[in-house]
Amino acid sequence: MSDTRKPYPFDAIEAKWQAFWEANSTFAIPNPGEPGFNPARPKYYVLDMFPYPSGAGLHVGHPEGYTATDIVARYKRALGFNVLHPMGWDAFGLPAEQYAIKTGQHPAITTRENVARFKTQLKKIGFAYDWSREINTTDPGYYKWTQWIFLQIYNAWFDPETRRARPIAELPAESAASADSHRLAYVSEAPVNWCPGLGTVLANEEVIDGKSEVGGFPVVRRPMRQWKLRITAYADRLIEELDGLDWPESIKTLQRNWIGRSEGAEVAFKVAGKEESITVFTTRPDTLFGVTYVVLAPENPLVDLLAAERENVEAYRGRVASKSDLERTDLAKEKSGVFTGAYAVNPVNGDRIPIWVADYVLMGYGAGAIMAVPAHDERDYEFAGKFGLEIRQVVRGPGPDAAECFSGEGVAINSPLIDGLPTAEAKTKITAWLEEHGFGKKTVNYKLRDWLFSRQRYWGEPFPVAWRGERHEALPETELPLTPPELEDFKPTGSGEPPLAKAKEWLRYDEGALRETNTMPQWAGSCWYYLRFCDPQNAKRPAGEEAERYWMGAENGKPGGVDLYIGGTEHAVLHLLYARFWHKVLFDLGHVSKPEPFQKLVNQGIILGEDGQKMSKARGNVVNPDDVIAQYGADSFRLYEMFMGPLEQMKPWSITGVEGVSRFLARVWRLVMEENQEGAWVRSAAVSEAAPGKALLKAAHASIKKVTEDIEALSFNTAIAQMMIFVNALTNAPERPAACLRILLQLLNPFAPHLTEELWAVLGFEGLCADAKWPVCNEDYLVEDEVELVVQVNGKVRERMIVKKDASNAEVENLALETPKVREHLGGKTVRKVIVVPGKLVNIVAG
RNA sequence: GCCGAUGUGGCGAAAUGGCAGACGCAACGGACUUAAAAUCCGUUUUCGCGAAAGCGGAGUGCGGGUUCGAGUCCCGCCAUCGGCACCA
Repeated sequence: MSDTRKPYPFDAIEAKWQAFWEANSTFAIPNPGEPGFNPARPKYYVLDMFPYPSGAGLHVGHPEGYTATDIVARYKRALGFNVLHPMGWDAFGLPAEQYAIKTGQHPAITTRENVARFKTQLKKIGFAYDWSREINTTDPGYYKWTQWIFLQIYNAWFDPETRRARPIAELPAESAASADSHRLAYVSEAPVNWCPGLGTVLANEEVIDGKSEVGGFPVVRRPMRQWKLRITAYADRLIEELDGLDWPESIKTLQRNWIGRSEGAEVAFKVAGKEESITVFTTRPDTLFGVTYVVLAPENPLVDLLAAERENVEAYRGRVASKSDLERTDLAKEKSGVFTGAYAVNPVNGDRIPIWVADYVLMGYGAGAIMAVPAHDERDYEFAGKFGLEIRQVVRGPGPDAAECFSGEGVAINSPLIDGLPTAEAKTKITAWLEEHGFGKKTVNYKLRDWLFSRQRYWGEPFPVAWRGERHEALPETELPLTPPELEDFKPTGSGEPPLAKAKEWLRYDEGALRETNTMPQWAGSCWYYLRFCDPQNAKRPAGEEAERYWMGAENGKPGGVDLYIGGTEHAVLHLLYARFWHKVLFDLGHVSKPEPFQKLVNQGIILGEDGQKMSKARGNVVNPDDVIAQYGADSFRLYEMFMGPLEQMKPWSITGVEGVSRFLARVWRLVMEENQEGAWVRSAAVSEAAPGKALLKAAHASIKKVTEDIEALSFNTAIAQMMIFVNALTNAPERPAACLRILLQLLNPFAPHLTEELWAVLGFEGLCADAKWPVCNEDYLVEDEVELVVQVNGKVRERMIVKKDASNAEVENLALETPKVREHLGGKTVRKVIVVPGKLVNIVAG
């Protein structure tokens, strides 16, 4: 193909227009107050999840979402919106650092090279980004504000009364002494996910099946002193405020499940013969009369205080501790545990029940202890079966005679205080009883944990914090950005001490204080980048107030600011939850104007290889956008990515599909151009200035209608199909009215911007095609005087007939009954009913 | 195990409860050409009858239901993919 003549000169055209857009800053958009800003226009903020500029370069998955947003951006622009459509780089992160360790090259250098490569690749696809707003999370001018936001979080506490973050200075006097334990950023010494392979700790979210998400190295639990962010304080708001967002329901569900809110009660079980009592969390306080034992998590400190069978218990704890997380989940099928020798007293009936230790109870959830009700909980049932513990039924299910273990809702039995009550009422009543007698209270628990925010890495934002002995203090804002030290050796130390500790000079803050040596996780930079795009050069704030209010504003009281956000499902919980959390803190503190960052979210589907498998180097089925563009051009590439199928669906790549859309674009080209004697492309003689005929006008306006509706619905594949129909109609027409070609070029422009801009110029239309006002459908051209109706007999199509558009139902019915086919099929049957759907069909029911 | 998504020709797919398969790919046939490529035109869900125009039947993962009418709505299954997974 490379040697043969190209079906149209896309290489020359594409380079030409890309250079033009760059030279003229065609897609730059000024901020409110800046020259050229038009306040009369509404705003539209359309955003891609910005990429991590990896060494592998762009793959065909990236441009799928990017093309979708680009089409919307260009379309909204043509409709007269001020469109914010930026791009940047999420450039801190592990791969650059791993690569640096391997090659000895500084991550800043590889990052710069990778960014340059990505940018070149993106520019070759012809995206209408405002490149003057480009940002990079590793740029000190950027991470200065990442650090600044951290300080806002550090200097805030969560007021449970108002459910809002407030400045730490407003902490009530009685709490002021323990201010550090109220901050939204705090230090905790707790078991964390330590990954020796990566030499860093990881967030729960970054650990998959006991292995690191990046690299797949084993992860072990180990206590370390770490920074955490109090995201759990926002758990309820993070759930509730999902309601106002235009997100896929499945993503909302994912987030709700991740937060895992569950209502229940805390119940105190006194330890027999001791002062201590064991607090458990249960969602089924109505089953309290069925409790036959209590279980503590192996890590629960109470175990030390009450274990009578010390030897057995210690041996068991040792076995559990030596298991990695992976083993502990793997071996989950078989329950294990040991009796402590101690007994607890059931507050509702005074029964003495044994206290066990078992690793099916997790220290990190609830109180690290449970009340076991084997008759009504699968796990307790299994455990009781294995160790011969008592099983006592206290709920009768709705069915006939329930199995031995029934965990559903029913009616309380064998429970003096609540006998005969349905589960919901039984819960309420027993909880009230517990509160009254001081044995417990209503509580809410969450699966969500506070966000482990520190990493033992070099290539991340340093914390703007210093340690004066055991006390941490925030650096003053004037010292931001705090840049990392230049290091020759950024390898992990292996001990868990961060690489920054090797920079002895940098480390020393002043005579009495050392700098924090941890760095922030990669999520930090992406938690607020959408704000920076609003005002990327601002030196005084993350984003200027006016710019933030304008771009992040929303109509009709909607909560979110970005009007359309497109990216992959892999960020369904992590990035999207973290960003929402930061945004809410900033909102509470008055730094942003809306409570949610992203009003509408859409996930693009994964593109599979030609073989229907996931693309991977190992399978050798990776498609490189550069190759496709070199062979077919950027317009074909863009168009194919959108023509493959619905945006949100997973779909396989097909090179013959690219050829198909490429042929379509060449047909568009030849509508306007033809080859002369010398083989040069010149304007076609078939292009006419005459008024278009009825059929073409109809095709044109039907296309305006369909393409407009489809872009609004992000249904790009069907929009393209409609344009193909339009082009087929023009191809078959004896002459091609310029008025119709003009409409075609405008509709196609967001999809294939280079080709359409070139043909626009050839046809001599004013200005840029991209600047032309989006066409409006005139419905008058769509109406026909006559319509074809389908005539069915008993639901089967038997005849078609042409009737006047405004024929009455009665007329249509009579006409249908008289057609020969219908008579034939009716035979001697009686017509029982006739349904007429105007303009569509007639169904005659006979029998 | 739980939650969610998907299932339509040889393939990617399309169808406010109203003609299933638009549009594209592939395949086949034709035109143009010395020839090929490119381009243009046509056929293409499937089965039966027919030389043909045509006529008739079946058909949207499987089984039921609602409806004049179901790919679409309801109930019950199956398969594939994604997420969570001892969360008390």
